[in-house]
Amino acid sequence: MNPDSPKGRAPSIRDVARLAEVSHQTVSRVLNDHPSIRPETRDRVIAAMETLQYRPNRAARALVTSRSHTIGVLAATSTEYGPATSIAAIEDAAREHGYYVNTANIADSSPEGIADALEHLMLQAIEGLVVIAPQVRVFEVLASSPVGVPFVSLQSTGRSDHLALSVDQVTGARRATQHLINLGHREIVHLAGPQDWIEAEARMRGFLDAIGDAELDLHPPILGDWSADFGYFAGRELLRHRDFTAVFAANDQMAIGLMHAFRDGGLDVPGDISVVGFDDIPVAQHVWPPLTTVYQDHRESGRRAVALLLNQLQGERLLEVEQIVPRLVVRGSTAEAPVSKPVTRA
Amino acid sequence: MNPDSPKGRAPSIRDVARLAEVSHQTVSRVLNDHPSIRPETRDRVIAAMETLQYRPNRAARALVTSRSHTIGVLAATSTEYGPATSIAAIEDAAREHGYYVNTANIADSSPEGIADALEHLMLQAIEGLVVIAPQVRVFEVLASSPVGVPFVSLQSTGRSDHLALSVDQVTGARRATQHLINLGHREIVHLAGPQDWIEAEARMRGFLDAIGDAELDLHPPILGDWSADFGYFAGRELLRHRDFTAVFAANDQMAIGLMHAFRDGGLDVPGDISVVGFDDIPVAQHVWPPLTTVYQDHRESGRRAVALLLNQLQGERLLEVEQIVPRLVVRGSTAEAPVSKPVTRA
DNA sequence: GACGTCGATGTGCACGTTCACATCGAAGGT
DNA sequence: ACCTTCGATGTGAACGTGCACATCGACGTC
Repeated sequence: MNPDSPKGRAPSIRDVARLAEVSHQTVSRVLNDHPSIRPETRDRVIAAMETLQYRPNRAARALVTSRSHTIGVLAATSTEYGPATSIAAIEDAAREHGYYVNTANIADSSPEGIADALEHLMLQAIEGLVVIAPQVRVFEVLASSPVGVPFVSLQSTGRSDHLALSVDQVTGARRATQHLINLGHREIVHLAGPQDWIEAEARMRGFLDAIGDAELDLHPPILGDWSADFGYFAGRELLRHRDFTAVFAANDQMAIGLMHAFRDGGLDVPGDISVVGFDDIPVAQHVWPPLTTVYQDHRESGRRAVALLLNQLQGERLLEVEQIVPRLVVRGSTAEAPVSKPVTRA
Repeated sequence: MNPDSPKGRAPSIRDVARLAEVSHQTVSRVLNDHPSIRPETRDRVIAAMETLQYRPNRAARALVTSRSHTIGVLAATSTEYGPATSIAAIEDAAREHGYYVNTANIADSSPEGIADALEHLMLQAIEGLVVIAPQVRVFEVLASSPVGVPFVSLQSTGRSDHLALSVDQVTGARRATQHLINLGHREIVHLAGPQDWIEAEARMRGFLDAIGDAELDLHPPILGDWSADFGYFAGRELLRHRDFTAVFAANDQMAIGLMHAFRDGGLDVPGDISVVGFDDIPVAQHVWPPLTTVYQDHRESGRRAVALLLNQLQGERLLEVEQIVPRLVVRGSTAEAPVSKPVTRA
């Protein structure tokens, strides 16, 4: 084959050096953009690299620098629109900065499942971690067996042992609820996410705040699992005693399931019941009725998470300042409360 | 700190060896499950590894074996339900087999964008590649600069230079179209995916086959971009001359957009127009009307892709035999063709 | 009882890169 | 003219692991 690469092996830095008639160290310097290299020498080395089709060996580099240039992503429900979008954004941003991304999905939400996923990432020698499915349990595991690398969570956890993006979910949820209140609704139910989830908790808090501010009666929230199927199920249950005129669902999927159940029960959305979702998934505006929801920029969150993490890796203790506040998008699934007050429970 | 690890460095195989009073090679053998190790020795080594909290150094291992234990995933639109689900399944399956996954998203579908993503994966020294967004262009790039590793595409491409899963999209699409024909529809439009996509092409072929078999007039297919927004746009365009009674959309998102447009245009689905989608995304059964579609198991596809790839990596030239045939799921968006024949075009 | 076989373990080197240090000539200050 | 500084490059070692080969004792065979 190629006479320059003696064996069947891929060309190394030394092969390049031989061809360019320099030392292997000079080649290394060219690779790492060392300042004191004569342009002429650099050109010669680069030419040699090209004729040999040289590719740096990442493993060798990682071995000696003990830096893997890899960041880990710990995800749950990576299939849903929000997380999937953030993950894609994280990968793009990481690649742009010369980093690699390794994703581990949490199989079940048991501590073992979380630990397994984490272990997988640690074996990969990640330099930093993005937690994209922030469940309280994940942070418990993280606290009990510290990973030894900086990590960022996509949602603020209120803990100070790591960085967190400040997407202000509380305000987003509060605005959604406020919107319903402004339309004259007095009996509002919250279909929340799983209790363990930090996002779910934040959205619930926003809901509770708004209800409290308006001094309305509190309906006990329903804890769901983010899925449209659960939304449908919850909707059917809710219909058994119709003591509400509006529902704020913690995500769009559940909201869509809800509307399905209400329709099946012969009710009109928004005529009889108003529904608000959260996330603004792409189909939200195309379902019937078009879903009023809270827009959240998942791509931006992913990008910021990477920026924050890389900053930290470079030693700059940058704390996230600027908050992202999600935006209410009013569509057809909300309307003024019907004049006939619903029968109150008991 | 720990007296066994002389410097601040992580414990190595030699530190373990010293503590267990064996040679470093014996430790290596324990790590690699070598047969001839006395159980007693093995236990001693394992104990030493635990007290030292030893983690094998992946970079060193990769360097010496020149195997990265990493497979690459080349994806486009990784945000959509189908690809996202497959990617998650691929990661899970790979992890189960002790492999790592590195995903690169194709930024734009230009040859450079594809080459960039590929380059990123090659730098990572992947051992195999799963192409999850099979566009013709991707295979052209792959052919023009061969990657040197085996690769699997999630959809059959009809080319023989690599492995492909045989999800029989053609049959799936044919069944969807047949379903419309059986309901008495004679004027059926196909809202296809982007021309470049292999899946889109397969689904279109299935559609054309069914139309041909039934000897119906062919409406020129519309080429979309998979998005619900495009579906809506296409729907509005289609309404300008209502010369059809049914539409088969190449995915659910576009189908949902279509239904939105038809509703806006004052038409009833399925009373006036029937709509069929493809994929069976989770919200498909919850939109109004519940969407008739073709179910496809994206998780299974992902799993199989990994199995196929790993088989190949282990030298077994296994060809995919068993075909997965997607299943038609009939719901509320399709009904018998209205009796009044639509006005035919010119 | 000498010899081959095999199980269990040890020794040294190689993988491709970067780091610390060395070298050497030219430029610049006195 | 001498010493210092600095730019440009080279030399050797180290990173942590696996492989090829060596060693050594036990066992079975003729």
